[in-house]
Amino acid sequence: MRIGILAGEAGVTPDTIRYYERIGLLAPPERGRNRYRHYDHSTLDDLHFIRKSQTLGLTLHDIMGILEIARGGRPPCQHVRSLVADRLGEVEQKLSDLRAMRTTLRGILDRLERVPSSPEGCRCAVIESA
Amino acid sequence: MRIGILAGEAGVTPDTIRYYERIGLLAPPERGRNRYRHYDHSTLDDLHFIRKSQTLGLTLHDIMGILEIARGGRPPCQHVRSLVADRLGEVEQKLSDLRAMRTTLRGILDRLERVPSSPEGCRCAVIESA
DNA sequence: GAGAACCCTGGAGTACACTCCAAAATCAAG
DNA sequence: CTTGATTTTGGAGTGTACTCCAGGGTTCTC
Repeated sequence: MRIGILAGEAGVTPDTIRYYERIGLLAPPERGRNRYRHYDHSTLDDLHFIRKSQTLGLTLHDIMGILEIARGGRPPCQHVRSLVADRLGEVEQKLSDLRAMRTTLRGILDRLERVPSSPEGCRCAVIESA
Repeated sequence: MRIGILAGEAGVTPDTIRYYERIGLLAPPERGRNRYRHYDHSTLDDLHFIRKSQTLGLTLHDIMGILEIARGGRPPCQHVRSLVADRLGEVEQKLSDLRAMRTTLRGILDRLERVPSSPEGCRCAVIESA
């Protein structure tokens, strides 16, 4: 499979695949005598795995760690568990930050309705009192 | 007030203030004959305003827009209202994304407890089925 | 007057995950 | 055989908000 086909199947661009290779996320594939990259199905699996991991909020760095362990033959489950647990902690933290922010933003909108205009020469009384 | 003092009062570094000037967020201040920047209290107000706006999730670009309007003499309230409303929309979206992500991450952790190890040569059965 | 602490400038570096580019080679279709 | 699509490489650019640096000048304190 050439790079364009693989990219199409995986829903990414060839540039992305070459980028992943550059940073060591994908192993360098075999080349034909025209120096074109030639992939088999396992790289498609890798790409699907990468996409799924990304939707979970894992970074390419995290994913690289998982793939390295998996390629070393050992199941990376313990490692995955700790990454996922960390990530869950971050998500909880972000949720609570965002809830607080939502409360503040709602309060500002509310006051902007009631106090329709700040005095002249002021940045924004409502934000300043937030 | 010299830049270091202002920075101290505002809780930022001199580098940050010079950076804000460079991108046009702060107006270039007067200079002494030693070419040192010399600030008055209004810049401190600007910096406080910037900090507050940032905690609401506004970008420096957003803030620049608000400050430009305010410096033009008009109260930027209508503009602020629309920025804040947009921002609230983003926050709501992010909250729902994060809640979905939390559910998935919890599911993964749960399955990692029950299925302690993936088969050999596999990236991670639990993520792959997510 | 010596040394520390401050200030100046322009420019580069950081993190993240791509994205785009030019110039050259190769391949596929008609 | 020509046209157009695809691939190759290395390198630069994107956006956000800084942060740090060198190599100089200035000010403050003892």
